[in-house]
Parts: sequence; structure tokens; C-alpha cells
Amino acid sequence: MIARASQLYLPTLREAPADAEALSHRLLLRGGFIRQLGAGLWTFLPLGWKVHQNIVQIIREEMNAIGCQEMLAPVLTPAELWEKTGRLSIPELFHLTDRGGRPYILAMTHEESFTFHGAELQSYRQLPQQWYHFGTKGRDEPRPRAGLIRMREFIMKDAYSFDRDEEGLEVSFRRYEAAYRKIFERCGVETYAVQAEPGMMGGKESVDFLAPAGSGENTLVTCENGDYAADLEIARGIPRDPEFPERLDAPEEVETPGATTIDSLAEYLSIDPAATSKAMPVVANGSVVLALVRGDDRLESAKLAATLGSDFRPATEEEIRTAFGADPGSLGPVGFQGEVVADEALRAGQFVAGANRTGWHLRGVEQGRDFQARVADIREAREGDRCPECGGALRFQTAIEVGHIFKLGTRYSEPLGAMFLDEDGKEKPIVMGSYGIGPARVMATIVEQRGDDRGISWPDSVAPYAIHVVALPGAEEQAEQAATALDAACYAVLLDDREQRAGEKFADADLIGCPVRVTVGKKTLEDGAVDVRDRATGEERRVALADLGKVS
RNA sequence: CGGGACGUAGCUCAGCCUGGUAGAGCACCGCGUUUGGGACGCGGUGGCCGGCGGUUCGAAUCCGCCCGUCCCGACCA
Repeated sequence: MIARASQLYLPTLREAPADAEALSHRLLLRGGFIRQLGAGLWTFLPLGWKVHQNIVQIIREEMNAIGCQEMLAPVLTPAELWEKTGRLSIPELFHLTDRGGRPYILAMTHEESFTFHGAELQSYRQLPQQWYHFGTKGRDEPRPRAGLIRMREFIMKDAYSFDRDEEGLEVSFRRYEAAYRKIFERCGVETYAVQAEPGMMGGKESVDFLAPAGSGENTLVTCENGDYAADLEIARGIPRDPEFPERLDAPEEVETPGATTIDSLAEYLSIDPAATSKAMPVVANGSVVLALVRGDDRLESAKLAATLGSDFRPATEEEIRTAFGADPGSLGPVGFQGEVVADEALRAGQFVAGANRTGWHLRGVEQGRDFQARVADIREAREGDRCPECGGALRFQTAIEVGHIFKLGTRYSEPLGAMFLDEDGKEKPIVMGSYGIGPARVMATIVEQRGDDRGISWPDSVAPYAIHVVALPGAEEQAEQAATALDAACYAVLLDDREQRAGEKFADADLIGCPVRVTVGKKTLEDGAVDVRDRATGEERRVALADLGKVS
């Protein structure tokens, strides 16, 4: 079937709305792939849906290839299931009731639903199982953004593995990891698999697939030598060494009037900001904990939360005065009665710290001698750090999270009673994993990574059409012939048969981004030829009309 | 949820400060000339100026409330 531009709903735009900033947002909108219905709500127009379906099909094939079975679970879900797993209070969850007042939620992911069905598995003989679906997710995002990058409703491929034990889960997990690499490769997307925080999934181990892009919500940290990649939230970097002042045998008080920031403190004392320490009092589990990082560093809250094993919040000024007897800006670990968590960078050396006396600091404060701290990696890696593996330079890029896989363990099987009887006759909870990919995010990522100022450049694997035949005035018939020949050779063909000027057709072709453009016009028809142009490279060659369909 | 901005034609925006019958470019429709990189001329269609209330003889314009959208942050499988 030849698609005719004159009949397609393909509303391309010369300009993007002023509020569209991300490249993928602008180009998908301008190319007539998507349209907005509301905040975080997007309709896929015919071409956009084609691309989405192509990505879905690649994912489907790779899931099937590892023995994963496709099914479909509803979006509307009895709230009871989420009550049992304790996830009913997640703020992003959409709640609703039916006419009888019974509570439901819109699934934002389907662990509960799949585990509910997994509970029907009875025996180790039925394990392992791998199930997946392309399910619609609803999320009451506080801030949808950037077109397809963060939506309130979207389709996700989520898969769930059911194993007897941790060893089985490990095998399943690695299989998905390998399948994901193939999927992203086939979609033409550059990704890095990195260790990540499990977040609300509450699992043990998780691997994030991050794709560097011009826009995105994650920061990918990679080493120039290719031996390290991590999400900024957990990235380890080696900071430069501070220039320490002369060593002191004991801390020494120094008056620092008005020096409440690291910059002003370092300037006042004429020392390297890296030779100071920054005190960040937080409240975790009802008590004040002092998080201490080097003066030139920033606290990475995800790392601190992981170290503390719980969420925390900044302490209020009142809590600070009660716990330290001083104002913020003069706080330090010496003499503090609560727990101190100090960053690795403070393990050795003497630093300036707040004296817990407003307007005063201490010089020569040493961890282990002057105060006792739990030493952990709680700083945010930053530009200029060196690689923890090889000492190479670290690179920071914004990235889109296109996939995330989790080892769930028995987080869901226990509360939902998904038990099986093992060989030894004992009842055990099923050990689970969950594995997600957002096809729309993959789509946005492809545009981010491959788009240019003129438009999109789809890889063959996901392109809405393989070949875009542009019919120029006076060559309509020959363009039909060319399209027919290509169609017969099994190419998906888009024929631009609209009554438009050449320039507009070319501009639209560049924007829409089919891999190959065939230009049929009077200029070359005298020689019985057409121009075949590669969208990605811009290379053009002349091919005899009679040879079309024989070559790719 | 905090900070900022915006809402006028399908799209991009002007008009608002200083109240007095709603504008431009692009798009769209018709005719003509053009036709290998977003043409030109002539003539047209299209707007509850986000909503409600207030001030005023009179509100797109001033004031208040609400709604919506975007950006930064918080948040985020």
C-alpha cells in the first residue's frame, strides 16, 4: 500500500509553539507525529503511532525471544491490591471510585496486578514464568514536561519474572538486561546501563538504561576511557585534593563575623574552599543528623537517604538552634551530640568547621580525633572529578531514562500471597523482578539523538515509511510509477502527491525524516532517472527509474 | 508544592502601560502568474481577546478571584 500525502492526516507545522523547548518535543510536534490534549497528555497522530508501533514491535520480538509471554492487564485496578502492598499513598497515584463508591486506582505500573495473577502459580514445576504487556499507565505527575519525556498517561512495556529463588532471579535479570541492549541497539539509540536507585519500586538491585540526549531529567556520568557509567544520583567521583593550611594539634576557634557561606568563609580566612566543611543538619526518623560534606561539594540526597536507610528532610531553624545552640552558618560536628555522617572526602585532613557558636568557626578539625562520624559517600559528583576506576576525566550529560529493570525479590509476592510449594514441600514466596521500557520515551530519544535543525532522521527499524517519494510538478505519473515499483519491492512508501512547491515538499521530507527520499522531477527524467537521497548523511545519487526497487 | 512567565485567528505574535467598534505575518478558500529547497499578485474566510465578577457612560486594556499552559526548583518505577 502506497501512502499518499494528499490523503494522510499529516499536519506539519512550519513553526513550533513557543513553549516547546526540547528538540524531540518541537520536531515531533512540527512533523505532525503528536498533538497535545492537556498537560502531559498526548495523542499520537497517524505517523507518530506508526513509529510507536514499530518500536513496540521490536520490543515484542525481543521479549518473545527470551520466552516472555505477552498478555494484557487493565489500567483500572481495585485499590485493595495497592492497599495490600502499602503503595496506596504514593502521591502520583490517580484515585477514583465507581458508582457504588468502591475505590479504584489507575495503575501507574503493574506489579500488584501481575503478582495477583502470579499468586495462581502453585508449584516450583510451573516456575520460572516471564510475563509482559504493553500497558497504559496513569501518573498524576506534579510536573509533566518536554512532550513525550514525562507524561501523565503513557504506554509502557512492563515485564515480570517469577522465580523460585535468588539464583533464578539473577538468571532472569541478566536475560532482560541482554534483551534490553538488543532493543536499544535495534532502535538506533545509544544507551548506558547503570546502577540506579530503586526508588518507589522498593526493590534491591536495579539497572537504569540512560540515553544521552539534549533534554532529559537524569544526568549520566561517564568516564572518558569508557570504564565507568553511572547516574549522577549514585555516581562516585574523586575530587581534587584540597590545599590544606598548616596542621594544628588541636582545633582553634576563630571569629568569623558574618561569614555564613562557604565562599565568604574561605575568602575571610584566605583558604581553599575545599579545606572547609559544610554542615547540613537534617531530620531522619525524628532525630537530627548532621550531614557533613566538603565546602566545595554538594550533598547528594539520594546517597544520604541510602546511607541513613530512610528519607529525611532539612532541619528547621528552630530544630537547628535546639540541637546546636547556634545559627545556621556556624554549625559543625565538634561537640554535636547526635549522629554525624561525613563524606569520604573528609575522612582525612584538617578542615575548617562551624564552631556551633554563632559567628565563630574552628580551624584544624579532624575526623576521628575531634569528632566521630560515619564516613560514607554522600557528595554529588561534579565536573572536574576523576573516574573511580581509572582516574580518567568524568563527563556529565543530560540523559533520558528509557528503561529500568528491578530485582523485586519478595517485595510484592509476600503481601499479595504469591506463594509456591518447593521441591522440599515448603511454601515459599515467589522471587520476582520487573522490567520496564517506555516506547514513547525511546521515540523521543531517537529524535533527540538523531535530529538536526531541519528535522528528524529515523533509523530504518522504526521509520514511519522507508522511502519518501517526492513528486515534483510535471512528473506526477513517473512518481506514481516509482512509488509502485518500490512498493512492489516491499518498501513502505510515502508518496508526496500534494500540490505544493518543491521547497515545501523537501522541507517536509527533511522534517518527517524517512531514511530515504526519492525525488522525481523533470530535471532528471530526461535521463530516465530519479535522485535518491539519504536523510542521515545528505548524500544523493542518481538512479535509473527502471532500477528502482532493485537497489536499497 | 515554592518561584517565574504566559493565555488575543489553526500557528507565531502585536495591541494592554495611557479604556473609545480587534490587528499583522504565516496557514486556509477562490482566481491568475509561477514551479528541483518553504514564490508572487488580487480577492476572501476565520476571533465569546481563557472564565467569572468588579470599576466605568464604555473594558482585550484597570482591579479581584478562578481555570489552563509553559519554564526553573522540589518531586519523579
